[in-house]
Amino acid sequence: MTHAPRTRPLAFRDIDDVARAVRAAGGRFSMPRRRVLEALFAADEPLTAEQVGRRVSEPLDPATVYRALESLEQLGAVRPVHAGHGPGRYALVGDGEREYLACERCRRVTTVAPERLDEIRARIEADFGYRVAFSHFPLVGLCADCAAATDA
Amino acid sequence: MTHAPRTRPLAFRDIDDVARAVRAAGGRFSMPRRRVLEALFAADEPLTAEQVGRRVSEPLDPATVYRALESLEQLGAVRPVHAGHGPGRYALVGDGEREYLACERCRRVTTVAPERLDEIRARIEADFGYRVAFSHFPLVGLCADCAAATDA
DNA sequence: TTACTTGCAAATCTTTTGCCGGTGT
DNA sequence: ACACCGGCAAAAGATTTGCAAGTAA
Repeated sequence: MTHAPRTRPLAFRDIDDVARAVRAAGGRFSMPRRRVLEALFAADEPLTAEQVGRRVSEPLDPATVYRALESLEQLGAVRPVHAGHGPGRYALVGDGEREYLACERCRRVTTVAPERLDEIRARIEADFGYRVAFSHFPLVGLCADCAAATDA
Repeated sequence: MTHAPRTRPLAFRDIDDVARAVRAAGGRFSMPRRRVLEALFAADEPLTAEQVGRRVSEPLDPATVYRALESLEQLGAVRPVHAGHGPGRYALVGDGEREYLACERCRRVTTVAPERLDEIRARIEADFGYRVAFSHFPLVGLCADCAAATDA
């Protein structure tokens, strides 16, 4: 079982780049959607709907944020990043410099470059035939400190 | 960074077995907690708080279920199983520590024995110091078939 | 034009909290 | 006895929905 070249979603260069993609996918590029995407572009971490709502230039109704995020996900511009407890989080597709290791005890999240997980991904693909996308779910466990505390 | 021997929680034989563990951990073994544990014992899948509440013999207030689950988690008898969207789910510790590989395209889920992921876990701990519990989250990606279809 | 979107309000679902009386150890 | 726990009620938090008006394509 070889490991085929992984397809990592390509990153969007800028808002207009996303706009093109959204329209190409048959979606509309409205002002609220633009603002949501701007907030995600500016963020250095996945945002909750509530955070998006607070970061946009002009205020948006929560329902609008939720619907925009869902549509943009359907259109391939945004992806959910599940982080265990708490509200759902979203990030731009291809904003792939980031994969996450989350500690379920202290809640700290470590961000790592995707390449650092390539070997592990290759290993899983070799063993199980699965091509895992760690960017959709974090790897959840105990960080070194909490693991040590547990052992003690 | 060495990887310490992993402690996998042992499965509980029966309710009294859990009762012992809970008391040993300094917790109290009340009737509501017993009922919650009975529901989890009887279930063949992780349950939401709401499901627990509907399955217990005598009705329990939702707040009680939530508090019981949280305490029991703290006491090491119960563990959260995150499945993406939807309400949180819980399972007995050691109850079929199944681990999952989920395909996001065809939705098939492959269940694997925890040992089959031990090497990968060790690798992650060596690289990042994280002790990952795959049983809390599935590994999400593309199964072999869907990956092949994508490559084509 | 026409179907898809938004904003608003209200509903729903999930989980948490305050308080006080009850209970396990 | 005493600290912890359960039930009730209410609140908080997160997300969804109905509907009429607005707008991108």
